[in-house]
Amino acid sequence: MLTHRAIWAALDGLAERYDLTASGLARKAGLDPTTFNRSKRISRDGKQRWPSTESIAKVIEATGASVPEFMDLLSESGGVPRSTQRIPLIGLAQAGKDGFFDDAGFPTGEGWEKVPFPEIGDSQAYALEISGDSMLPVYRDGDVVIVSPAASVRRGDRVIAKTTQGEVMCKLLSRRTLTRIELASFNPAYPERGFDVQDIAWIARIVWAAQ
Amino acid sequence: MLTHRAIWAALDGLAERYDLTASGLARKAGLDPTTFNRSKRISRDGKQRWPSTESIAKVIEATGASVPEFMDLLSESGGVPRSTQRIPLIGLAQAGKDGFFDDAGFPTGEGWEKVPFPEIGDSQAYALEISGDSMLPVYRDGDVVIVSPAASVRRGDRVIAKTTQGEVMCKLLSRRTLTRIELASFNPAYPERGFDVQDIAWIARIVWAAQ
DNA sequence: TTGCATACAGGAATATTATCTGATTTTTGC
DNA sequence: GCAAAAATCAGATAATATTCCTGTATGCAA
Repeated sequence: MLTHRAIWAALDGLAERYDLTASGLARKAGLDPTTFNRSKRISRDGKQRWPSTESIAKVIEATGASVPEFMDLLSESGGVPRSTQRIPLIGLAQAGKDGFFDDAGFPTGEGWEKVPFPEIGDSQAYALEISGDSMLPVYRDGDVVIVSPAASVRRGDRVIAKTTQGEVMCKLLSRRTLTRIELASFNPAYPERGFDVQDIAWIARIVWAAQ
Repeated sequence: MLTHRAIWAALDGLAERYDLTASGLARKAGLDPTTFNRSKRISRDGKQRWPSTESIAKVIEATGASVPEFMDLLSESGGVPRSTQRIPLIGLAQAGKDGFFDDAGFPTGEGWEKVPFPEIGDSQAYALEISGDSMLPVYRDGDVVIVSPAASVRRGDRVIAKTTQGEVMCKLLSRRTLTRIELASFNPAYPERGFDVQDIAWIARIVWAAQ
């Protein structure tokens, strides 16, 4: 949500990041130094005063900050979901200890590591929507998996493979030698299948799955 | 860069995405229908007129669009770097047909839908690293799952649940009534467990999983 | 301490945006 | 095709943001 509080907090954050005060930021942007005074953020009769879009454009321009950078500042203060999100991470084994969650199940405390999400790291990644029940219980009908054709594939990885015949499969890479590739099914009702390396057109690793 | 042209193009884009006209968008946001008229975007003497920040906040709120979504629209028109990646998507059933992949397994052709990734939509999301084998075959030791405590939870969802005793579990929500919650294990070797609703502190849905 | 620059509160003047109103054009529904 | 509704334009007014001004406080250097 784009709130009055978030906007002003983002402006303050931008000033701080570039080692400026509120008035210094305004002056640098060619605006009157009093434009961003705290005393002017709420008018006498209690109404919220919003900075104009043009003023925001000017301070972004003047500081050399990018628009996404300003968005990040909005997020920190206003609950706007971040574009380049860093999310807290702990191990499931630790999660049962005290001090990691509040009563509503939201993460709290200092014990969390921060990791960037997503880490696709592959501009060629694509998504596949799973259909059918042959991938159960791991993937269900309608699940979406993110596939990275550029990622390296190792034994045990969940993969999408295409045969030279044109068949596309979602499998588990169970064994790979110089000449053979063995692909296991997630669903034990389906048998493992072996291929000659030259019969496989390509194999790509599944990096993420929507649940 | 946040330009006059980009802002107006983003507003037009937002209206189009929600199947509204410029005036319809304004009306929906509780603004005067003429606020976004094209005839008012440049004043008589040639000066640029910018919509106010408050008006932008109102249209984002009214359409239900997120701030990052509006940013995307800004990007498309104004040369602002994109915040959220859009990746190509097709169904697994179609993937076997010709024309979707090149020889190396990279997506090609026109048949792909474009979807934003990630769609966390929850600034409170966090990650858990799975340990142990009790979640096999769905989650393996070392897998990372993204958990959204704000997401709604339904039957069949994969969830993290915490009991009032402090136990944290990764399970499948198999049944939920007003008084009881039944949680199934992914690993058939482990039995299903039932709880009284008041014995469960919180349940949060797993939205993504690293593979 | 004095002089100077900056930050910021508060008020008044100015500039800009939103609203209101009426007319014209376009779209929608029958 | 016709009537009604919506969209748009254009001008005037109301509301709001910015600018300009004064005054006070703070920090810094001589």
